[in-house]
Amino acid sequence: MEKKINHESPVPFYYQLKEILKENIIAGEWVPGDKIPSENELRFTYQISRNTVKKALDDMVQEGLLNRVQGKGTFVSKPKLEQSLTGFYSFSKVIKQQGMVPKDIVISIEETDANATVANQLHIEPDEQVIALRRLRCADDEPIILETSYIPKKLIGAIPQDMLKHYSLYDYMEKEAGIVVVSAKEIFEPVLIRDYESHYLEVKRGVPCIAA
Amino acid sequence: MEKKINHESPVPFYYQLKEILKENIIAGEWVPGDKIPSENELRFTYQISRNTVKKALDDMVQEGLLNRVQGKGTFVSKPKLEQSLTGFYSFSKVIKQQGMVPKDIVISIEETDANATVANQLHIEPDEQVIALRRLRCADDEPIILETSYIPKKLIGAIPQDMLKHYSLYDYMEKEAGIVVVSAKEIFEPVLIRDYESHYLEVKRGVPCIAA
DNA sequence: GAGTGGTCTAGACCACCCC
DNA sequence: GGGTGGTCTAGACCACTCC
Repeated sequence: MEKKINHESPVPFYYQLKEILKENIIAGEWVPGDKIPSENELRFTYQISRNTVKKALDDMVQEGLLNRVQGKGTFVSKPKLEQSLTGFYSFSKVIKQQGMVPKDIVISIEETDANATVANQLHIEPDEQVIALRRLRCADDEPIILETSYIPKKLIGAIPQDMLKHYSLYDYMEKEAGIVVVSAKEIFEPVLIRDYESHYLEVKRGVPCIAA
Repeated sequence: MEKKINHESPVPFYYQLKEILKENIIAGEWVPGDKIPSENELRFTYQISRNTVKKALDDMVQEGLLNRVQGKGTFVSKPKLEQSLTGFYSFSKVIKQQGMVPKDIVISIEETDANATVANQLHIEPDEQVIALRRLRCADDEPIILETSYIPKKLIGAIPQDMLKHYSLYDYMEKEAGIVVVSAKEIFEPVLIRDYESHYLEVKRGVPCIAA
């Protein structure tokens, strides 16, 4: 804890604290999973108010560097999974690469008409039949994202009953339907961590789209 | 402003306020570009402290629903550009779709050896030559992301001098080098909005990778 | 019960924008 | 100068975890 907050600098205290904490992580002083000092400790160490400490930590949580558990502490995140979530990806593959166990809870699967947005993404006609697959995707039993996938029905026919058993939608499509996915559009929305009431667990926009 | 904050509810005030504000947006009472009431107005309207109002607004900025300008106010965001940034995309194309003018500032372009991460992403051998193109990408002269692209040198030969003039890297590769990009991996990091010192504008991890 | 993070208050000063 | 958001303080009470 050599570094200090410069109280004369125009740089906000919370920003300086972030830089200090990031250095500790980059330098390897703290490794993923480590508990970092509590808000109170940081408050005394750096002589700033708890709200300012909190602002710094909240920012770093948002950036995926830290995660916090009420009553336990603040911890250095495992190497950014978030980064791999952008771009062309397979959820289950990424989770396995991280050494975790992927698990899906199928919330619903149904045939329906494509709405305008989905049709546009999939380059199909509006009102064309699609299969909507809604899954809560977990890593080590921890919910990560609530995902809705739309697949044009003409590509795979009726709803395959054994699809539910498969972890990887892409693998399934390749092996069972002979479709190789070469391009995918995915839009994410995080699952609410803290759902005060089930009311807030409603399904919102989470629309990964597959164009084969 | 019919709705009120329920001070007896276990749901945090800031969360309730977010729900109220979101309803206003969804209901079309506020459209993109509109200025919403100031923090002070919201404070009086809903009888909560300014910090709590700020927390709600900060959250919504993070979610891409609002944007704030110091000295001016808080505004409803234009329809989410952020969503289009996930997945397979062309920056300049997306910006144009949004009716804005894309502009790139090339910060550096150089030949170098691929490090382990880049080599892995591109499926090439470590130490194979790549071209590293670092660009500050702007929409309507406003910096959006700082991007580093790596292209295997064997794909396009030496550094093309006229590449700098081109807005779209994908277009360039297709027209000039005969390469059609069918898959891309992209990792993003936002540019710091508020760089108190140039020190903080250092290049960090922003590693879009192209595998053709 | 002690320690932790989650929320909240009522003030304060500042930087920025616009008139 | 008045309004806005940006930062900061020094308290407070609560919910959760662990012993």
